[in-house]
Amino acid sequence: MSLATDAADQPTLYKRIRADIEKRILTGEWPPGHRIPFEHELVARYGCSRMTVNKALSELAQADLIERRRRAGSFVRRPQHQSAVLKIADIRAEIIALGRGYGYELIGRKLRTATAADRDRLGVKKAGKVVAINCRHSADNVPFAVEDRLIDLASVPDAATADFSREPPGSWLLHHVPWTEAEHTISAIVADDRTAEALDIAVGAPCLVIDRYTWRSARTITAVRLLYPGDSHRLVARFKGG
Amino acid sequence: MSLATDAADQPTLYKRIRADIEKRILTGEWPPGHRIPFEHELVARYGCSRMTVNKALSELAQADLIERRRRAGSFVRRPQHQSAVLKIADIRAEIIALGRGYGYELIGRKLRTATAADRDRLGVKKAGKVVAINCRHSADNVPFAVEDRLIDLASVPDAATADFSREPPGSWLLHHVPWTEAEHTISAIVADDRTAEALDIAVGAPCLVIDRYTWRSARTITAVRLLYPGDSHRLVARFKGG
DNA sequence: CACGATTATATGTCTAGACATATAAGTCAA
DNA sequence: TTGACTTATATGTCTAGACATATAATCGTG
Repeated sequence: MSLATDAADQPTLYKRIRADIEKRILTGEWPPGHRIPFEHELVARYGCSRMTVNKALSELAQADLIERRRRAGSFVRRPQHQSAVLKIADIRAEIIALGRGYGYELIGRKLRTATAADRDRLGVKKAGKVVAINCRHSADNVPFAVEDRLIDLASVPDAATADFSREPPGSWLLHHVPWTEAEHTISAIVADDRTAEALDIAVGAPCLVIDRYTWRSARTITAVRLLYPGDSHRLVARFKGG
Repeated sequence: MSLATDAADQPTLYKRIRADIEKRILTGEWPPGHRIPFEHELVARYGCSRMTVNKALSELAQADLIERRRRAGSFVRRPQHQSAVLKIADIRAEIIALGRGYGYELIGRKLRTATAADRDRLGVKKAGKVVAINCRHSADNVPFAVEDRLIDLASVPDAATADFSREPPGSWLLHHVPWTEAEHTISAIVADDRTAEALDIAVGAPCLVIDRYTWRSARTITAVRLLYPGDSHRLVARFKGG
């Protein structure tokens, strides 16, 4: 749940303190950079112990709404990063979560020494082995997305022998490479012949493109390009915040 | 900053406890649904007071890594929502953050009683007044996005008199309507004549579309459609997580 | 004035208790 | 078997302290 809650249903004091402060921040009454009252002032105002206001302030700090500086005080932070934050774990899971029938089809799989293009795409310098995978996901037997993936075997040696004819590589990786960072780039293209055929759409039809580059502690893991039919599939995102 | 930190630089005990648990979750040693040790067990294991382990567990709960249930215990949560989470605050701020010169141009503004199409788009039933705004954002004098927005005056009466010839409506709203929820839908289209001209691209060129629907406590505020040139602009998103 | 040492102070962490409260699990009766 | 009642228990919140620690501000000195 979000931090955004009505003050009415706050039985506990620290939540009320947190909500009070949050409200002032979010209405702009306390703009970014504003110093919020010291703990001892809040203790006096609310008539509680310091641990109680500390808990409220700590949560606001964890939520990045305020910044706490020793000896200086607590300050309202600038509104969250303007840029986009996107999370997409796994297409199979996404389709299943939509309540639709998941279908998967491996189109091609190649194990090769990384070409210059591969190295560039993965952002690695040394020449090593990679697996290139091409596959298609469908929902209720309608093409949902085509996937073009490169896995760096130096980071994920098991991928050389994994059976991607049954399990999609995204799901496989999710279970074999636990904690990763990723960068997504979303763009739009028009379908060329090959894409049009794979997605069963017309040549020149719009496609949504997601390029995802994944790594773990500075080690490249995989680069993947997903193509979705642009006029049918939709990436829905919901969030709370200013 | 993320919760993911090395155990080495943890001088404090609660952070070490939090990191220990987090590690087991993220490596899959404790899979989703697994019950993590009770507070009193952790108290015994780490030889500290309950408040210390409680702080560690509370932060993990706030970060949505675990779920805490009274009487039952604390459980590893399923990996975050499969679907997408996207945050885009404000195009002006986005362009400025990119270090590029921001340009804004109001193309059209109309105040009217909501048509059936308007009501449908805003998701309201009662007929009321709305403001329809059409404008263009540019970066370094190159078209960056065109915006087509509808504001519900029942929720934001001030929007009727706001001067959108200087300030983009997104920025204006951000400062006048503080705490909102939003839903984004990303898709792709090909440019029609009007869009092509506005974005200075060819007819039939791909466009990235972001439809955002914003509300606050069940009240509709605004619905906006943003069109970006699909092959030039890119929505970059970075995140941490499985 | 510039720079290093000192001090004051706000936050950071922690304790050893307390009582509240939701709820899983067990008990018992219909 | 099922439903209602009771109980045990893990978490939720809170207190009134304590000492640690980073650092803004002050003070002194060259």
